[in-house]
Amino acid sequence: MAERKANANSTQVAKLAGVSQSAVSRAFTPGASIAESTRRKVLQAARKLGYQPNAIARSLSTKRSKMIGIVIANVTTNPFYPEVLDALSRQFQQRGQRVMLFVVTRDQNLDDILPQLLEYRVDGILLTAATLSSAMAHECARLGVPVTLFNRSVPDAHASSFCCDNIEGGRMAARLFMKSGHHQFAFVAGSHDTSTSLERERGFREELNQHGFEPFIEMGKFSYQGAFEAARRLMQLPKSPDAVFCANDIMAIGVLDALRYAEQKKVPEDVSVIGFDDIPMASWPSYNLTTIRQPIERMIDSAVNDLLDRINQDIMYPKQELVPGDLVVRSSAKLPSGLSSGWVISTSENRSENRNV
Amino acid sequence: MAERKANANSTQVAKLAGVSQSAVSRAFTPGASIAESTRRKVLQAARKLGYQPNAIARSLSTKRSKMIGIVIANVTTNPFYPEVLDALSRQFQQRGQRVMLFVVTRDQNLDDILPQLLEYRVDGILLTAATLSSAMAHECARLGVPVTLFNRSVPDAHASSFCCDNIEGGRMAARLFMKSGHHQFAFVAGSHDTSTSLERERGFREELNQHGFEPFIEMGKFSYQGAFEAARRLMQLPKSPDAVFCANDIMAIGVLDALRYAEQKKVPEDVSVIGFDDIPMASWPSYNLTTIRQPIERMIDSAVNDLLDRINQDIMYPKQELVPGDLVVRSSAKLPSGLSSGWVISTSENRSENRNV
DNA sequence: CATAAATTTGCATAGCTATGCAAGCAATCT
DNA sequence: AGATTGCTTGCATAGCTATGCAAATTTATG
Repeated sequence: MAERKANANSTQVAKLAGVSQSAVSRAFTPGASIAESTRRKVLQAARKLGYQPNAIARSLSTKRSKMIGIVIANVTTNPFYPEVLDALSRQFQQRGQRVMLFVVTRDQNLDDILPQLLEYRVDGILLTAATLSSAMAHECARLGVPVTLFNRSVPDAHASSFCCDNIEGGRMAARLFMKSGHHQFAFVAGSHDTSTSLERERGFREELNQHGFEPFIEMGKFSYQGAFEAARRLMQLPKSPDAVFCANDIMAIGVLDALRYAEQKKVPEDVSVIGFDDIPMASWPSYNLTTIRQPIERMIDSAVNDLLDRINQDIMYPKQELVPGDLVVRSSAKLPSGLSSGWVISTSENRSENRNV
Repeated sequence: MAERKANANSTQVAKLAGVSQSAVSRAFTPGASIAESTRRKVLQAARKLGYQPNAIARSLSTKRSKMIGIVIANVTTNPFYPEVLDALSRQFQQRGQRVMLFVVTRDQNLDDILPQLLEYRVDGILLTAATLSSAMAHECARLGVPVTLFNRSVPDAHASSFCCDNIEGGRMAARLFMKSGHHQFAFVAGSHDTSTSLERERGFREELNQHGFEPFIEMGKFSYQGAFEAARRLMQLPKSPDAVFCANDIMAIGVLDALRYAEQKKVPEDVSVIGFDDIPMASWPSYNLTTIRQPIERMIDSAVNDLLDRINQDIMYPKQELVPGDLVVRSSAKLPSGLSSGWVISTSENRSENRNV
């Protein structure tokens, strides 16, 4: 094994190429003022020495690290988040930013890890499935580091946030259930302190209330297992529900499995189930889950754009954006007459289309 | 919104605390030579100014970035990898390393992104579900940046690698099938150029061959959908298999669903299925997948230890480690007499135990 | 108390790149 | 030719922390 050999630096390259160190720097800076002929000389010398610009030194000098801090949770319990991480990371990558990643657990205090991001002078911070203390939001604002929340809504206005319209999503689920003649409703919640779960519940409940219904609520802990058990409890009720809306898909799938394998119920004949997210599993033949799709690509585009814009504009107010979700009609919920499986009902542009889902 | 305010630096803190800049540096360096009284003065001044050491400058000075580059693929298609990423990131975090993440696609050329990691002078590189060109391995070796592969075996010896014993895993599956009286075997492969799939196939096939059997092979493309279709093709065969081993769990689940929902087969009465990995879904009540468990925590411990050791030792030969997997017996495969569901059969320490799986 | 030993402190510099500025140069125009 | 303009280039320095070394201070020892 070759012993550690110090990396070449720009001065050594400069010497070999017979130019100044500045020239080397410029040769590697797109758009810098340098003659094509010198650039070639430099690149050739660089290749000979195996030189690669030192991004650490560059960051120190430019005061831009070209790194985005991403904080993410639930990456093993909800397939939605690997999707998000994949898309985010790809987007940032493509736009010339590196990603510094922190995977946190539910109980972990974000206030301990944000300082680590700030130490590394990340250009911006993107939080998903995690929320921010107001003290830390102020700290970031003070340092001019923009923060964007993804899939969490935020009380104060120090950070941008990009969310699906959870309330309207809950309403859509309620409307579909009611149109197809259900009478006993239930909501399987994720947790009591997460905006996604609370808002979806609120929309669902409000729409039902307007028609004189009140849903049962059970806690599914945002997990397959938790929802599985919640479904069993629901089925013990004297008037057990025939329509169950779940705060996300992974719980809807837990509910489906419980209904089929532990409760001998037919879906959707005996019970209808609707989820939220539209994760890949939702379209698996064994689930065919009717769900509210979060337009993940569009949401991520917006979030990434916002963050990068705020990084470059130096000053720009944070933005709160609510992206409408689409009702994806598959076969885990009974259909009202006139609707068939395979439809995507989009509130946003007010059109329906029969896509292959 | 407060306008961007330059961060305080150690010199400003020093001035306020009435000490030298060195003292400030030492106050933030564990184990440095500094009197407790001065440290307190410094910390107090630092707090007043909102000072936080600049990790970028520190990296430049110490030539250690305290960052590990992680490259990962398949994060959305195989739940195994979010598990891996979660565990890796948690481990590094806990041991004081930050993670710079790159999510790559199957077709993406790793040689384009490794230079980005090297630019940032990461202390080490961990690749999972991705492999390394020999040129790049040399480049990393030349620069003294240790590389560890996770779940990929490697031809040349410039990088460490940590893998489950795929060949023995394949053999275990074959033995279980044969013991419980199956006669027609099939293997659902992941891809033709991935060591995991090839080795699992090889072990499976070799063990069968020793007893005069030869498996059918179908391609499942490492995805649920691909395996779903592969299962349908298998069932078209004149002598359709009664025992299907899949290169990973997500494909085994695709096969299960195809058998149940598209082919009206009973599992395990008509067909037995074994997977590989033991992802969380494998223990869901609707699958109850018999599978070869990769001892993910232990493998990751080893990989992380190896990488950090090589970072600190300055010189140390890369290591190739093969970790034995455990056969987790659930109910997707017929049981030989004397074995009941819920057993974990471990080749490693040669014992079996009835854990709750 | 004097001396040796140990601890603490500050100085000066290394680590590497980017960039404002002034000087050098070539090309263009009158 | 002389003047004007626009490119290129190198110089010098900023950006921030860590650390070897020598000096200064404190503590321990006889």
